[in-house]
Amino acid sequence: MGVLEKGRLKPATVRSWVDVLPYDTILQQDCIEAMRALPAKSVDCIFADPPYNLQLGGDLNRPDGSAVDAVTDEWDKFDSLAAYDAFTREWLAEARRILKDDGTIWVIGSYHNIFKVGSAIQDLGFWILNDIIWRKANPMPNFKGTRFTNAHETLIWASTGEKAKYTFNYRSMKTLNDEIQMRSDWEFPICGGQERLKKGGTKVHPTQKPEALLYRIMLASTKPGDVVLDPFFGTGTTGAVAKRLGRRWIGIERETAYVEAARERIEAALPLDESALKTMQAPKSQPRVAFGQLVENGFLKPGTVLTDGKRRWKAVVGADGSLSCDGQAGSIHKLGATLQNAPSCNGWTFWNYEAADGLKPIDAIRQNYLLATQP
Amino acid sequence: MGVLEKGRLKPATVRSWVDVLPYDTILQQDCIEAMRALPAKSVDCIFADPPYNLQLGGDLNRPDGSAVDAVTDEWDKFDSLAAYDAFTREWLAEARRILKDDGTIWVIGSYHNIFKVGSAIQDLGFWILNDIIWRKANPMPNFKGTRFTNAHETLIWASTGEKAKYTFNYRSMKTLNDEIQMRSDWEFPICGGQERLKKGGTKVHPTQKPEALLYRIMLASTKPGDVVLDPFFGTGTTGAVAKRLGRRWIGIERETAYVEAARERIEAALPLDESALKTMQAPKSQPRVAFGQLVENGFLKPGTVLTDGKRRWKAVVGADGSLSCDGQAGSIHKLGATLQNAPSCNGWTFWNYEAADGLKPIDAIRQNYLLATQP
DNA sequence: TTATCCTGTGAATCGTACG
DNA sequence: CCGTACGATTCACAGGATA
Repeated sequence: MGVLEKGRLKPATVRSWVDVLPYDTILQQDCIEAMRALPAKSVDCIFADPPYNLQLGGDLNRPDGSAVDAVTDEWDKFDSLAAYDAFTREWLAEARRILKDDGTIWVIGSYHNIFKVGSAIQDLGFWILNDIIWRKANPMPNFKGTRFTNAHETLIWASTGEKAKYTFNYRSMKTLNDEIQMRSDWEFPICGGQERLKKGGTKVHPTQKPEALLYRIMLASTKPGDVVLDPFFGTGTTGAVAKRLGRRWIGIERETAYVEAARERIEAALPLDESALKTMQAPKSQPRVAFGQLVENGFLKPGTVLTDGKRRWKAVVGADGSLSCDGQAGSIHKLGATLQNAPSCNGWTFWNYEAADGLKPIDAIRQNYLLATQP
Repeated sequence: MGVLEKGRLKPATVRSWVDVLPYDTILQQDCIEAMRALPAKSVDCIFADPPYNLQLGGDLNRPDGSAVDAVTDEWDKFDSLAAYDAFTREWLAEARRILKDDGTIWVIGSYHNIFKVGSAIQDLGFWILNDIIWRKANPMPNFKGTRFTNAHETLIWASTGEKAKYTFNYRSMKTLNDEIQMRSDWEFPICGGQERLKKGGTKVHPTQKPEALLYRIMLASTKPGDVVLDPFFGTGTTGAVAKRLGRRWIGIERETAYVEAARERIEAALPLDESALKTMQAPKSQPRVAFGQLVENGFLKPGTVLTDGKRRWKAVVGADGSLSCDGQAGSIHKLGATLQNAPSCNGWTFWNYEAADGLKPIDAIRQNYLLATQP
């Protein structure tokens, strides 16, 4: 379906590739095959969410014993790192051929695959414009306490070459960000709630991306009427957002279940009005300062002695921002609660340091830190 | 200076590599040469901030050893990218040789080089544990308005292999972050103010890293006394923080101006005292206490009734430290798992006893036992 | 009706020691 | 090498149930 017929591509009858591209359509085919059938220099933007090649071990259970529903789908399985690398270079080479000279490509990934992707992008002659960090507001925790919480994903944004022109709607981005330049780190919640496509109570796709992410991408790097290609279409977030923003789209997806869900979804999508624009803005995250940050940044030295307002207890600041007192140790809040035998305690106001003019709550130091670091 | 002499490495007189390493010293040499002279499996941690400027002349050689000329045309760009790749793989291979089996490596970079670095790290058999985002609180704006403000840098943290052990001070990180798991995105201000090394009003090093960054890295992934190697030492942030935190360090740096600045700086750094260096210990590093010991030593009487937090089950303590409930019996862990129909269960936190002020987990009794019996 | 509690869940390379 | 036992381990948000 939708594949180009050679006969239609005669230069004499076709004014531009745009006239023969299969717009606003899902090509249910293998990704690379479908891309090979598309003409060179024909799309304005590519957004790609390729398989991440996760290497998961056994089952993972949460501390409460329940099981984690992991990504175990066949499409994420590759024989080796080298096989994944080869696959990556193959589809990226097609992507480069299909992109117009002034087009740009976005690829999203995690540490499992993004370095292979980025390396291939550079080798193929793309020119990286930015790497963008999607900070997840609500990531899955690290249940076993073995690593840092994997709380972000990385996007690479690249043009077709060092000297290539490209679209960047600087003003739109600045407006979207309350008149401050849009930075390379974006915060969005993961896709859930009403937005998450479900069938029979279970998620249709294990890795559905939030529309807010695609919204910002298209608003930043495409113009109305541009053609956006998504070679790993999944449940069609790209198509839904493109329709809402007045862009044209082409999706490539092999799995029937995903294709059907995407069709329904895009059919139901309505062009966006101005009021909805605001809702796509990321919520302003309030600066949260951990006690440990003050220690790390030299606002409070490890070894400093803190005391409560009535000087009943003396505690020593540890290198990791812990407090120790009489053989007990913990965070400023935990230790305060333990010593008072209370269920909870606000360590910021409970603990004090000796200032020139008497005891002062450590919250004063936090305020200093905020003043020094916030613009 | 400081280079190992072969004569000192005789197994008969040297008990371990640790005895012959040039500690707390700067090796003023070429990075790769100096690394080649270091013994295999000899350092606990490597922090590397490699150059990413492709025109650092001497640093960049083609695989055949010839120098790369000035970068002007397309061909040379690919050529220099390949040369950078070769350089990266060369020093990373040495790093892997020098690292102990249970050591880890950190590499920091930007989108210019981090994908090449990460790809090489994976190809060399390292196992990526996390990629970490340093969100700059005060990044340089994009003056021309042509891209997103480049407001972060990326760190890769990797062990020596998929099954390799490694140090991760989970409790310290959680304490440092106000009792919430430390995430993969870290916010720090860029290095400035008093901390920024200057000479005659101008900065000594263009990319001096903030000490807070190294502080968190070492606190997370090393133990006191560990050896931290920095093959691109620059002005010695790694050395200064290592000294403060009671870690040993080795720096490699070729430029005399940097070496001199680093020496002065580290000389002036003050080590933290013993009490402040104590960080939150993982429970698993405490001596193991069997539940039966508490019974044997009278901390808990046989016949005591225990219950889960929601009082769904009541179990009786046996004289042998077993628990019985509804005709089922077993260890505190096994019975908890069986009753909940869960794959596993931590009996210490699952089971509670009636204290004067409500239910308390039996882990509290274990803590009392530890306090009473540990020196 | 509103406030609170309880439960479910998301791209995850998720343990270790001992016999 | 493998099996078994110990026992360590979760954050934010949504949605439904309860008070």
